Amino acid sequence: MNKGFICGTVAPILMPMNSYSEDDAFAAAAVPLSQRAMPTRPAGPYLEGLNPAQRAAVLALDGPVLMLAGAGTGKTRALTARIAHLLVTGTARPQEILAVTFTNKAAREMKDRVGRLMGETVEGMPWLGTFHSVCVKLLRRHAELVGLKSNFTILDTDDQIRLMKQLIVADGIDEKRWPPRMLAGLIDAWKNKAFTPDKVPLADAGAFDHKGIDLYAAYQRRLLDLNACDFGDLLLHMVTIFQTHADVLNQYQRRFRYILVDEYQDTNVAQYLWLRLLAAAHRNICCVGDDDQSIYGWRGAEVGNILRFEQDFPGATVVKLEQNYRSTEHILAAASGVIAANTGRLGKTLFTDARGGEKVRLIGHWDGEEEARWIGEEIEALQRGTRGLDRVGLDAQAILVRASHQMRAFEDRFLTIGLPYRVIGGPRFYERLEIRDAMAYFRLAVSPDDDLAFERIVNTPKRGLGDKAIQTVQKVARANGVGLVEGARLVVQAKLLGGKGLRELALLVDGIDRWHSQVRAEADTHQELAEMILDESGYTGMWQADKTPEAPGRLENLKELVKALDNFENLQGFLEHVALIMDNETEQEGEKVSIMTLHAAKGLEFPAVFLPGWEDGLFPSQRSMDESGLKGLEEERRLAYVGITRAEALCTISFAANRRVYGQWQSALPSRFIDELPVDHVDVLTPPGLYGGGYGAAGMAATASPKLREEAMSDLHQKAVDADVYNSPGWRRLQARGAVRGLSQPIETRNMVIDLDAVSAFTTGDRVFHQKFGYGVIEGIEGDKLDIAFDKAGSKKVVAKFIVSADAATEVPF
DNA sequence: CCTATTTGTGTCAAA
DNA sequence: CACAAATAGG
Repeated sequence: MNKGFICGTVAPILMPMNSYSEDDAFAAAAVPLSQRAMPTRPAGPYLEGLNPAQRAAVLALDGPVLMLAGAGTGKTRALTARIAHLLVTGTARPQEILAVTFTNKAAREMKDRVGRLMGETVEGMPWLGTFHSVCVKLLRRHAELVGLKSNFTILDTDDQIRLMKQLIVADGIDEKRWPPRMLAGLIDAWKNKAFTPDKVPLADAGAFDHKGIDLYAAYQRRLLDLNACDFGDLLLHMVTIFQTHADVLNQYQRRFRYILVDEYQDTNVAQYLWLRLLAAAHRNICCVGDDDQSIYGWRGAEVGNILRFEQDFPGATVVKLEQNYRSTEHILAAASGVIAANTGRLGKTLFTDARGGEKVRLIGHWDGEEEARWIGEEIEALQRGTRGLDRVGLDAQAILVRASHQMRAFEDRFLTIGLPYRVIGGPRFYERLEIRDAMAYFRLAVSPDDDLAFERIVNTPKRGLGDKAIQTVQKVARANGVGLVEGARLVVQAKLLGGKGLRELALLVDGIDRWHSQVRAEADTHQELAEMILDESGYTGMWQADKTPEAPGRLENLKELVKALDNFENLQGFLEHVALIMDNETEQEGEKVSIMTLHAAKGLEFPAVFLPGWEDGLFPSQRSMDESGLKGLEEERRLAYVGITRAEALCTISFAANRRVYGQWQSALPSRFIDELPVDHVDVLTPPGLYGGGYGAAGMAATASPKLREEAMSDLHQKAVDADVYNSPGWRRLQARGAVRGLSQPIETRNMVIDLDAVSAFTTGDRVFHQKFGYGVIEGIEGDKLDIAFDKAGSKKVVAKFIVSADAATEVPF
């Protein structure tokens, strides 16, 4: 265990930020470099095994450095070695290094790896963290400079939208024409560009009939009233402070003598300005990134930042890491072939010493369900080692999709065949309904004047307090100039509400008082306190009474939340930092296939990768192209590049001719990116005649009605003719190389593992429960599969081991 | 005035 | 298809 590092021990879900002071170290920060200990130790073991490019990136300590690190080229290794080098040579002390990442995961990994390189002798690095966590820390110290108190709360997207909606309603604006979500998004975009309300350019301000700009100003005023800020503010406030308070800026320019930035291609304008201001004096800034992996344009990232680096920092050292240690030559060639179609690249060519390996496989399917079925079988085959390859475990396999709704087809299929899977990057833990509700209760216990929290839970669980009751409370609160809880207290005293509502409201106010005084008294441990709050408020009871399939999971999450409190000193500490934690939950045990979006996959790697859904309109996404034209298309192409380069040994790309979207069948053409794959590195497995004419052999049986099929087919064919697909290089390639290689063998020939014990527990007519489909009744038994008519999900065949009897399901945790 | 049902609409990626 | 808002019923 590397005790010296703050997050050295593995954090379950939530990790407290270091709260100790590093001010004592502050005086030392001002000592000029020349008076410091110069390199005293020879290069440490951290330099061993680095290739020349990596070594160059590590050794160039002073002045601006741009490390262009292609996928799988040992970027993190070089970055951590650089930190080690700064520390070991005595060039900088831990508290003098500012190292920023985008995700907590990346920050934690860097901390771990620096700790390992350094042995356990170095203190934690207080300024290694995400942009957001570093900014929170800075902003708490200087909050008063932007009109906040240092204990401000951080609103997430949900709070933001709720607040925006209130403002819209208050302004009497038509909610339909300007949905709160849209306006919140607009404000977000402005903040990403570092526009405070007074700095929004005229052209932008014209949007939404000038309502946007007015609402932005009103929104900011309201945030100050609430002593709160949103994610965008964390950075923007710091930029404002640095721009208007030279003394503060100067202080941190001297403190952060060396700056390191991970994933620089993902920075937005605000982050860019923030970094530039901090680096302006000493210019010791090292930015690591890959312009070919810039995939966050839609949330404000500017590829321009990395493309412009040499102009921004004249005389910069540029190091390219191009040797890839991850993938086979075929995979690299396929990725390079695709990305080559982009313009304005800084230009890197990945190479590898590894020779041989499987070509990238390409296969087309009739529809999305067949695609899911095929991939499921393929995963099982790889797991058994029957593909002429070594056995590939489930943990070593991943499915990467463009959009999260594509995941459902795979989940459905895998549940039916009993293939264990995990979804990575689904709704983040803290974004879940039950977690947010619980957090709102905690927020009220800590500070009863948190109006947003009160509004959230006032009628959750149902207390018979509807719109009318809440309006009354709001009116009273506003008239008396107090918060909503105080307003509610006055309403209770004056008996302004009817019987049931009044009783419940009184109970709630009492509860909040009691919890608040207990938080202050610190009589119980905060975990006991948290459990008590959830209990007394009736919140856990609400989910225990709930019979929907999600309820047990939600209770499990609440349990997890209370457990997470363990890592914090008190509730306050917990609340302060939880908003910034975006990592997903604890790793579940057992081998599982991973399913995730391409965005979530960045930075990860798997021996076998499946890339389904390569169809024009889906990938590249139509919306991206409509909104951002060529720029959008190029970002989609980078996404394709990211996807392919996740694979180490086997990469399988697939597309479906038909897909059900919003309950309607739609047909599509293979993605234009498929045309960009270099022929020599691809094996085409698509059966001939998939398009226009003879139907592909496998998987036809289970598709929709023949009528729909015909319709979809002729439509598809017409579309193909219109688009001149039959003359495109991609199409000819499919035709020419379309020999079936026996991969789609019938399902029946597969040896089935029949778990008779699991089946024998049930008989027809039993009422049962399934984790995803909920409650249902058994209609028939076939081998180890049960025919179940689900209350909500309809009739399905499901493997018996995923079924429990309905009685057993009522045993809820907590 | 609250709650359950129906109707209508949007429709990706995420810290 | 899935969610949120409008509407009818209690």
